[in-house]
Amino acid sequence: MKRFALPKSSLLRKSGEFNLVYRQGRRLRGPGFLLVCCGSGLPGSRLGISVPAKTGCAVRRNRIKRLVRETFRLHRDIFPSSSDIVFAVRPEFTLDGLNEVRAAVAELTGLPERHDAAAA
RNA sequence: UGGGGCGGACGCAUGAUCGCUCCGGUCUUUGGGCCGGAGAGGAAAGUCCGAACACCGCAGGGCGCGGCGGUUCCUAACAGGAACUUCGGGCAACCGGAGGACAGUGCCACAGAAAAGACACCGCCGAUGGGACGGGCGACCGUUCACAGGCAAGGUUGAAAUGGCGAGGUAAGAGCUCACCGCUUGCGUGGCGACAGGCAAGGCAAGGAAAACCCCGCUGGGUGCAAGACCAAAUAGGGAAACGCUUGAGGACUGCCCGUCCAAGGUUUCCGGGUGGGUUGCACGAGGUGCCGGGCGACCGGUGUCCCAGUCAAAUGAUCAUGGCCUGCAGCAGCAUCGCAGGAACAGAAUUCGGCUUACAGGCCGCCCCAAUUU
RNA sequence: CGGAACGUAGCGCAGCUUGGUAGCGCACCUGAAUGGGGUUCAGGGGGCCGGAGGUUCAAAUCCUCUCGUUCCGA
Repeated sequence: MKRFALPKSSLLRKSGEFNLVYRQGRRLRGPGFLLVCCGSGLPGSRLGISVPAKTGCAVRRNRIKRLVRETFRLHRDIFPSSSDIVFAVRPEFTLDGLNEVRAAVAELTGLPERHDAAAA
């Protein structure tokens, strides 16, 4: 298994899975976004991204989703382990660039970054 | 050289590392691994038109409603495109508009006399008839009044006032007459046609608006891939088909009518419905492109060649380096090089095509027009 | 993805059908009344009708494009 792979099995894809996390998860409020986490019992964490249409046009929404997904792929350790996580973007989301998103998530979860991950 | 018009193509490149989706091959402990290949646009957008395709008890007739509107052609079709006609704008290249207002109904506020088969407020005249005064024996003549009457030249309003301009004519005037222009009608010529220009006659009839209703011509059944088809799981609350015996309320086809059909109860037969999944529809097509031929052109025909995203909380990305582009600073008399900092548009496939419209940093190419300069 | 509706004063709405003066309520300002405030009475200000273009003598109204908001559909 490659270290930074992100297959579709690591993403939340069904409406029911999203609703489960929203109902049972713990909410963390960040700058312009909301992190909802819920223990899943599975070995790896899974990520779901929610971007409302009010955020902007399709290009901007796709840009945000790719940014968040890339952060999750490269810095899995700053997210809670063995959990289903929903990254809910709010319309006032202003972060741009990989480093800004990583720093905001790390501050929110309080988990330390691994050196080899950051070096990659 | 400067300014402008029309059209076309592009819209970061290369490399490395880490990732995502699909296809092919191969290995496999059936989890997946490895190798190779492919992976957003000119607008993918807005959803404004037109179609394909699918279903709707298979959509028939009449009325209504909607869309389009110079002509001819292209096209599967179109509100699209091409060529041409005509009117308007521009010195020009070029750009923009387009059926009918003597079929009918209604509208044209305010102002103005009058706003649509004209009218007469100010005004002009008062020839003819009439009144008054004067002259004359008289027939009658002169002056005056503005009563009857004649007129619409000039003025005033307005976005718009019922042919224009000039001359003749008259009491004053008037297409009343004449020339030119406009208009109408007729004839024949050229053109497939819109229409063009020619001749003759009439003698002035006619305002705007149809993106008001409307008339004429052409055209449109409805709903849309969340259309629709299939599969497995799970469950009994219902559903479907046939018969056409009874009823004729209600509903569907189209908004209404006709017409057709469904329908409720009954009998018989069959198995589905909600919710959430999977497969399919779904990517070879009115397809792209090279060459040849036809056509002024849009486009068409022949032939060779290519296969070119296929997702579903929705893939096509991230980081770094190098190079090119643009902007600013420093530097310089100025340019180039070099240095530092920053920037790189509009925008993301969602059933698929043909158009239209809108957004767009930056530069590139071709043709044409105007002005200046040089020869 | 498909289908609808609405943008008018600070706020909530008329006016659009059939084109010529933009109006109503609350709010705001001034004055009267009160010792003061509220209520009440009288008067007043505030709009380029979401934006651009077109038709027309004239557009909030008719036509086209565009921006924004809201609703419905498995």
